[in-house]
Amino acid sequence: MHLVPADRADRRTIDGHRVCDAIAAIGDPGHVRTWSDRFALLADPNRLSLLLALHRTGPLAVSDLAIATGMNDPAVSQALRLLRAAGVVAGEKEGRVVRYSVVDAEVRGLLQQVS
Amino acid sequence: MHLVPADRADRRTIDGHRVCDAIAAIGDPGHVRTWSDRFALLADPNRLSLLLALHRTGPLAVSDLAIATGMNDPAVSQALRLLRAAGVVAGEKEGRVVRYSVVDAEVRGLLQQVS
DNA sequence: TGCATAGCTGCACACCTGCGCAGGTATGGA
DNA sequence: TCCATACCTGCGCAGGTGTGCAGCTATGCA
Repeated sequence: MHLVPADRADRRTIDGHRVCDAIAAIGDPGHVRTWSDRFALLADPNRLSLLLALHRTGPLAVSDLAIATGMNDPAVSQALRLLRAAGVVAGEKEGRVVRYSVVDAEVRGLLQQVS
Repeated sequence: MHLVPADRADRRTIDGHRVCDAIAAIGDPGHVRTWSDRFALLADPNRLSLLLALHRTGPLAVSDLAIATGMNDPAVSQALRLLRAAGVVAGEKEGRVVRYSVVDAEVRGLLQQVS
């Protein structure tokens, strides 16, 4: 199996076959990017706090999230906008109040690992 | 249980008791930071590619990692230095060649979730 | 000894990101 | 109608981050 792209086929390898295994292990670059983007969303302490709160206590309003995390409203709003754009959380409007929840299964799996 | 810190006790809440639940759900800020730092290490496509290659095919040399990922040597070196400083990978020297592996159990758990 | 290779480091640059501030929209009550 | 509340948005700044380049160290072989 020749998995090494042509543009780097001339470079010396230490263990040629393991390079092919590694390329197969990495898989589709788009897939890798999807996951690195997912991890990036959890890589901020404030966002992670928001997600943990939502994941473990269920739907919460923006103001309550602000108080619980110590952030101020716009910061929470902006964080939630990012997470919403990524399809990680979703908000349900109820009068003036919007309650958010975690809706992405993969992210829920990751949050589960945060013991 | 009064978990709301004094400096935000005066702010209006939507669901007072759920705020306390949320604060309990977030837990220790230091712990949250530890995890967000962990996620940050996986939040770069290149680093994630390196970790996936190492996790799924075992110990690999720096040059081979460079070929497999398409990065150039210094970039791989720097990424590995970061991961090494965080205790995520470790290198075993064998002559001129250094083979790296993933040694952090939590990170291995996360990599396992990248299906 | 001389040379090629494997890997590491420092630096400078462009780039991105989180945050606070000020102000805007929409809902509900007086 | 007027106002307070809940949430959202745009902007600008400070700080961090990835990357390429050039050069360094160390190992192994002829």
